[in-house]
Amino acid sequence: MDRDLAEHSADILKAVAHPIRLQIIELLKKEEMCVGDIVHELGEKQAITSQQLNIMKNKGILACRREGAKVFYRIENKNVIKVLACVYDHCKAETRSKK
Amino acid sequence: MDRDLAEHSADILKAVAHPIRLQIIELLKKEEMCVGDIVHELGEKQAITSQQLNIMKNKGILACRREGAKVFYRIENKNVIKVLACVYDHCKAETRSKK
DNA sequence: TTAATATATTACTATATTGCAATAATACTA
DNA sequence: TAGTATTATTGCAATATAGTAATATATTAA
Repeated sequence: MDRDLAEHSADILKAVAHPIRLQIIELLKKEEMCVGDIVHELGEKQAITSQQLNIMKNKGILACRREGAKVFYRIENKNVIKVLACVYDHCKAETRSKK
Repeated sequence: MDRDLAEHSADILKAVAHPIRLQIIELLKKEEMCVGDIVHELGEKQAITSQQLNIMKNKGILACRREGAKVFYRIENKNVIKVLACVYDHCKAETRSKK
């Protein structure tokens, strides 16, 4: 594997490798949501949520549109959904085997 | 998604989200390898490589066995291969669309 | 036992990330 | 325009991660 691909892939992975960010992606899988609703769903503080959204927007994972005072975020990179499905499968399998 | 799954998944993702670690996994996809050969293939320093191997071993991604003076590492968690395949697909698609 | 090879660990510095509080900016509404 | 709701940004302290050099450990061979 070439170094550039490794760097770039690591970058994408880091961009989602955070509990709050994963939960945000999970929420947005169904439909776009505004920041306030995401904050409410997660029970996290507004500033933190906004920061995590921004991180993912910068990496091209999310995109957003403003509608009046609200900003709606959506998943821009549908591929991350597949990636995360693999991760969750893995984690669930691991949990089962530990019983 | 429950918080525990998010925490655990983020942990796994963080464990692979590093260029050297990705390259190690890529090497081990084909076959198990000893540390020296991995160091040689990657052109990284011995200490760094050993550290990265250890990180992934602790997270259950890799496993190893000693054979004399050498230690052979292998992928313990075959699922990460699928996860990374998704990531690479994504990165390649992205590269193409930027052309 | 000594030397050489292979791998792991430690201590340290530098850098990055996280979470927080406060505040700024934006866009509605009265 | 003033006030309010919504979202973004900034500055900071705490923590985590990365990279390095030096050293330790384990195994084999002489």
